[in-house]
Amino acid sequence: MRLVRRHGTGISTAQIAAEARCSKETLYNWFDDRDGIFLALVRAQAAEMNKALLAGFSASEGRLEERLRAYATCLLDIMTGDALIVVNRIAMAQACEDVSELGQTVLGSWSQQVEKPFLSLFEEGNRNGTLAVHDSQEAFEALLGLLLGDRFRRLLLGEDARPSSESMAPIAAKAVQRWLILYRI
Amino acid sequence: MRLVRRHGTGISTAQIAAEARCSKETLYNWFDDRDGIFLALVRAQAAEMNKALLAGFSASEGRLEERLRAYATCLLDIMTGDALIVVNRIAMAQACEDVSELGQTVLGSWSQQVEKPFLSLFEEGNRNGTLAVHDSQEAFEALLGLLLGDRFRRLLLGEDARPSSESMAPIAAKAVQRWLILYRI
DNA sequence: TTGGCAGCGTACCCTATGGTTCGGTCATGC
DNA sequence: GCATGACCGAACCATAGGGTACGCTGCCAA
Repeated sequence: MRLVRRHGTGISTAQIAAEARCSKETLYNWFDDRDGIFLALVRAQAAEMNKALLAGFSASEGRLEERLRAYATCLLDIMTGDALIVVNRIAMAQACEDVSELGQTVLGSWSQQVEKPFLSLFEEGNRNGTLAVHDSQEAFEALLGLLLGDRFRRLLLGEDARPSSESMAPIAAKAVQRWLILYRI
Repeated sequence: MRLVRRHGTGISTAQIAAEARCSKETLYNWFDDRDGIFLALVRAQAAEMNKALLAGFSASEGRLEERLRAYATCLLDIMTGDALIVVNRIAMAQACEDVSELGQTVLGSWSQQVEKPFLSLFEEGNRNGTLAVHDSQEAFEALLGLLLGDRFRRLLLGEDARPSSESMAPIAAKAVQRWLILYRI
């Protein structure tokens, strides 16, 4: 990940081995081939993300609005983190009509790990009578849009658009506040 | 562009020459080197986008809300079009800490061509007294977020998430309607 | 008619790189 | 003490692919 962040997606196996301070042979012993390295990278990032999300989601207590804010802060942190950016760059570089192995993996782990918790939270709000979410997929996209805007694209293109750690929570709070204008009963 | 769309960003110059039905030598005569081809691609797409935006923006008349809808539809069309996706994939693939030539170009043409018209439209609304936009950059991001949500990322990853041409206008209208809830006086 | 020029097709050069092999070293466990 | 196995460094192989050279064709203008 460090290498891709620094030198783009075109790094060689020799570079990877040097950075990992192991021999090329060991590298090929651990992973089947070059693509296997990237696949493992994607999977590792997905696992890492899962851990961070679970931590963020289970820690949050209190009113629904409070929890939404906590979730959103956590989401913003992950979405603007180096690891996710790098993994997405790799998957996008090889995405095309023919193959989309990595793209599928990234999309899958995303909807499984990120979308689902939000959808169930919306359900809860609907039952409580605090939210009026008819299409939860659409509501999730709206929240994501308000939270990130154009930032993810800019980060992918190499602009340093990551908010400082202090400004994460306020940004998320603002997004949630706006989202609630649209979806609160 | 066709090639990148079909086979990803790793295509060879020989493939490009074959697809363009010219010889490799002619290709190198037209462009300095491989990177020059991609740079030209990015520039050509920027010019194309400019044309489409000018057409969409100058054609729209009527009330501010009407014009916002027209702009947003045009923007949605461009953002989900093959050309923009491909160009962004190329730029993202080579984006890193060291070099970001293409990324800079893409970001620059974007803010120049897309953001500016919107910002001036917001200004107009402020003067009219119909809008209350304090931070126009932020307002633009909100509109973009409501319009696209997660769709751009999914398209980049290879999912076929482009709305049908009939559904463009309704989607844009809905986004604008929501945006106006947040920014109308 | 002829000279120039743009482009074509093909062959070619050469470096970078994915992937393998091999001799040697070190730690572990019997 | 010794077999095992993971790993290292370095050399090696094969191929792909960026970039170039060359000879030929067809077009156009003088």
